[in-house]
Amino acid sequence: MTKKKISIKDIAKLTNTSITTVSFVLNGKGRTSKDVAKLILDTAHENGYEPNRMAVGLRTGVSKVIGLLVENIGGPFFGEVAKVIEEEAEKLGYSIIYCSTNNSLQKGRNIIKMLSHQAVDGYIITPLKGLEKDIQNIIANGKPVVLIDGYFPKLDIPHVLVDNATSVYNAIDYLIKAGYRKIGFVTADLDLVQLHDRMNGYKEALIDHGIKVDNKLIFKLPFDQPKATSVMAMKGFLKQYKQMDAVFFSANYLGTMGLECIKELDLSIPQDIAVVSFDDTEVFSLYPPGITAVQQPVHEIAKSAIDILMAQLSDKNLDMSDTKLHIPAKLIERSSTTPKNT
Amino acid sequence: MTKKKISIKDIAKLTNTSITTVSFVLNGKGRTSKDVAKLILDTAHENGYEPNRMAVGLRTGVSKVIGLLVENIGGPFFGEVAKVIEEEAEKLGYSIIYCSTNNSLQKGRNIIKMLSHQAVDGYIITPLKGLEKDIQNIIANGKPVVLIDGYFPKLDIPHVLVDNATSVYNAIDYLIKAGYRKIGFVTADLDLVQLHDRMNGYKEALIDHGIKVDNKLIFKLPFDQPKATSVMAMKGFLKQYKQMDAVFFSANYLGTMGLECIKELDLSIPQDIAVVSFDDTEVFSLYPPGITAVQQPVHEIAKSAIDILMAQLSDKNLDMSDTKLHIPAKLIERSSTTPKNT
DNA sequence: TTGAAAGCGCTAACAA
DNA sequence: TTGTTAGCGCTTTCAA
Repeated sequence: MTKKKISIKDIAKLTNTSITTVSFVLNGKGRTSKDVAKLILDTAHENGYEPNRMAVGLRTGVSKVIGLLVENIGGPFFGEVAKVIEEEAEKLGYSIIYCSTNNSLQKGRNIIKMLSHQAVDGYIITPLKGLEKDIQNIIANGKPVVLIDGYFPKLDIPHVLVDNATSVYNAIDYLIKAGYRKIGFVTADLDLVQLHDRMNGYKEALIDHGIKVDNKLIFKLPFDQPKATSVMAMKGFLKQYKQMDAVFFSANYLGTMGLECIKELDLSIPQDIAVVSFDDTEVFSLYPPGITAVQQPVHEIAKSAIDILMAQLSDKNLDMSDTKLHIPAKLIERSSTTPKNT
Repeated sequence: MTKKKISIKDIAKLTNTSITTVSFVLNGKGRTSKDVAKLILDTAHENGYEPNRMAVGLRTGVSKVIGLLVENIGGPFFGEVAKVIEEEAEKLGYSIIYCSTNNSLQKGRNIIKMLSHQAVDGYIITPLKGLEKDIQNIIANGKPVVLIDGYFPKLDIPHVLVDNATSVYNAIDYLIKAGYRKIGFVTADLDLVQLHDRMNGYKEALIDHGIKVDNKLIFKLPFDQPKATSVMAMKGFLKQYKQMDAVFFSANYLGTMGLECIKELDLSIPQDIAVVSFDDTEVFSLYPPGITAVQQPVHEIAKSAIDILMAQLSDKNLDMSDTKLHIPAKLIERSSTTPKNT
């Protein structure tokens, strides 16, 4: 059982051929006679030969590893993304090294540096403001990158994410048509395009319906503070403006926290306040009376990201059109937004 | 920006020394004069030198990569585990390659094979029945393994997981003391030690309280069938035995599904049926009236796993005691199990 | 159809 | 205190 790993040299010896021949046969570059090829293949198989990735990597500069840099691998959205990406990558013989940034620029920087030492072949990255240079560096060094869940509006870098603006626009539009007019908007106080886009979708929908944007109805929750503090703050917001008849949460953790606040404030959904959250989760489908949510096409996002990356990997001078995807979301209508009988 | 990676050789040239000297300095193996050392260090730093991991790996046989094989990286438990493990590993200069088995033996096998070609330095694995040989093989080849969330009772392999039997025992004991007597048990029809242990905890608690185990109150939900089918089956079970006054779900996805069933059956918690689930999640804390759950010490499990692995990595002939951890869980009491007024 | 040999970047035994 | 050199396992050019 403790058999040492067998190498190409061993196989050459075993078959009375040269390492060159073995290498060619094993890599399917036909130039050898059928007999020899078969013998080598059989011997390799019998002995459980497997190429040493380090050696191949050192020689060819290809590691068959992809770096995945997400905000939080433990979260529902990124967890699912990670799963799909891994499954797709595995089919193609790639492995995934993952890291979480927790929205910290510093951490993102370090990790990119670390991954580049690891000599990964490509990257899938959740972008952060300030990471532009680092990412452009990667690309300048010839490694492909696909951004996920965000993008740099001014840079020409492939990305795939949900169509934030439109999907929020649609959700707000839906609320308005259901009779709600004083719609609050809760977001995180983070400078991320995806959040700005969501906010814009919200504002545009209001404006298109002739409703004035009221900044008092917009609440930016500070990031990275203790949960109790956040709950307190959010309760404060929800309580303060009793005239609010609906509220939109722009991220799933905000929605979940919002439900907790609403419960503690003893408000009923949707009678006292209608609720919609971005990013559907099990909580929203289960929590009574059922929370309407914007469902991200997680699977499609993940699949597209890996597809685009692989395309770049196999064809360096790829046509870069069709590598910037804003995929429509689906509004899952539940009873938290029942039409209002005004 | 498109600067090619700089190598040890370049530094040697730049500093008029030899690659040996550079290597020694960079690895902190003092044997060089202070002046030369400083010069080399500075030059390396200025040029952003970073060792080529492939080369180091090929030469030393150490990849600084750990393989993480879990049931489902997208799930709440494993997602959190993955996050902690990554954070700890990163501090120590290790990266994590992850894979999900989805409880498929075949997939687990393939992945272990694949990881071993990747030449990972160590493994953290969620064991599956049938994977014993493969795992023993890894160990025989000198790579350390720590099992997580499960173990092989007959094998002497380090592992860390929650104390399943005791924690379920305590939960059932709590239910009984709260006045419930006809307690159902829902589990997955998978042959996993952790599930058996949970079932045993359930049975023992009943027996210790002089309650007879009624197999009709135990339901094993087939794994890997469409969700609708599972819901149907579980509803069937919950409906069939109206005399059941409480039910224990032995996994979080079962608990969540159970809530859905209970809702559809229009039963109220805890009046019609009290509910406890294994593995606390956000759903349970939020879902009215609050679902009592067995909270796994996720953080501690993950931390211990990586610690034990690292200990083995740094000291091959480690004392193997203290490497088999069954960590106590905490019962989070909520209103789904309010004492019964009989 | 085959093989010898160079070399990817690094470590470390050995020599000076 | 420093440098020369072999070699980790592999791919690939060049020659036979």
